[in-house]
Amino acid sequence: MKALIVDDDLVLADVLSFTLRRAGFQVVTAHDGQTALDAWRQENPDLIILDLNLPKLDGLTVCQRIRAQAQTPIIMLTVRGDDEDVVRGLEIGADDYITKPFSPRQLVARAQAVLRRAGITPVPGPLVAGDMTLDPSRREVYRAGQLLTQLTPLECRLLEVLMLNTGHVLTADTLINQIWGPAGGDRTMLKQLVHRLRSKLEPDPALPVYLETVPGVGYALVYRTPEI
Amino acid sequence: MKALIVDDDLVLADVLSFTLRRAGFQVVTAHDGQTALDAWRQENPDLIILDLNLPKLDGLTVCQRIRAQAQTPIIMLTVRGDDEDVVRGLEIGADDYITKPFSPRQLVARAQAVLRRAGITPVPGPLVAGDMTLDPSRREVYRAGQLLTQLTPLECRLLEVLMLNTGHVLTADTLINQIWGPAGGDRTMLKQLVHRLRSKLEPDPALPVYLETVPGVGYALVYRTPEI
DNA sequence: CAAGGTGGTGACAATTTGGTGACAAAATCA
DNA sequence: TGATTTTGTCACCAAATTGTCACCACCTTG
Repeated sequence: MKALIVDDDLVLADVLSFTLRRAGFQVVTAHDGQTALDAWRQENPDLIILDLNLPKLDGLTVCQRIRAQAQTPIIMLTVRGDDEDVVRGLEIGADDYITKPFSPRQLVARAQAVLRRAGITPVPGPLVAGDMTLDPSRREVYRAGQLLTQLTPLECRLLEVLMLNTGHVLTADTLINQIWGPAGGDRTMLKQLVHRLRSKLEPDPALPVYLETVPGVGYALVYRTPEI
Repeated sequence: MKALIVDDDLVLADVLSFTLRRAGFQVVTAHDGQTALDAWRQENPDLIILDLNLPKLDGLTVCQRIRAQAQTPIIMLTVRGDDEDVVRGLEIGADDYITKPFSPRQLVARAQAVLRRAGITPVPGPLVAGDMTLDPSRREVYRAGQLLTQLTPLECRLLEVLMLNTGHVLTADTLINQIWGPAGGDRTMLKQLVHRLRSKLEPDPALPVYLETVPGVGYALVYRTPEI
């Protein structure tokens, strides 16, 4: 994930850079509007942090030029009382703004929110459904905090889709599509996959408690939340 | 697609509700944190619009409790200057936030974006006719909120068609076409299907109350208002 | 009245569906 | 490469679903 930081205040730019780097970003900096545009073209960042108050080329102009070419998410940095510019910036197409001073945490959180909004997903975190947790990156299932099993890639994919739709019935076709894509996959394969997943998840695979069959329709992950 | 709106401002909640309904959502509302959690558990919504400023139980706490159990997408509603809370919300796992005031269009756009990103698959909503409810995704019929029976695929199809035309008589040919398609299906099969559906729906199948026969024409679902 | 049509009912057969185990093909890994 | 894991395919069983038929009651009509 690459971020472009544009700020003429060298110290602030450094602080921002440090913050984002620590949050796992790759960082490029520019200190005026013209350089910013060049850097943007050259580096094609996933995110731009843009101070509005810039030499050479005004921040709003930079924003506008970029928007004319791409949807790269832009977060504006403003000072208090800049309301006028903020509104114009948002109209031009900036995604969000932060008013100085702000905490590093805030910058990171906003950056991630904006990225998510733009559909640029960083990492899929663990999924939770009732007492079950799935860590898709490790393909591990936990129940009551204890590691239950390891899943194969396909099993993981199936459970992922089901967990994202906990309590909803997904038709066989939907599942097949989500797992194998529009081209491949048939009922038999799904049947087998469900069978295999059940044998790993269910205490008694003959009497499924988690992965419910809805005859004639498909499957659902049973929706069941313990009282809090 | 079901949305849960949590806001203590009754007027705003109403506006939001209207907006989302118009966008095709089914809407449930709650006005404080505790009720919100109860509603969430009961309704299993696909999306939550959560005002951070709530009585009884703080919005951030609600967000956190939900995240401990599921990843139901959450959009926070905040006021300008709430930056600190927004950041904490995003860190806790909220999916997005909107700063008041905002346009209805914006809310809908964000809601849809969040749903898309969350990988939520749309399911057909329930059909209602009088005191009867059909959940096509589960092929279940409810009367007075109670589960009445499970239907087979064809039975469900028939009831679906009838419910979409509650109170209107559908000719045998129309029904056959809607259920089996232009190719297959004859009177005898329809006769049987009606028989089977009645045996599941009617308190006394010999004296049909819901699924009425119109001799020489076809069948109709009579509109029955729930007992009050 | 008898004949023919219509709709309801029960029984039964044919088909489909979902679960299961075994095994081969393919992918992955050392 | 060979070993191991993962995935796809097949055959079988039990249960559920659906199609077919025969029969009955009722109504209309000639």
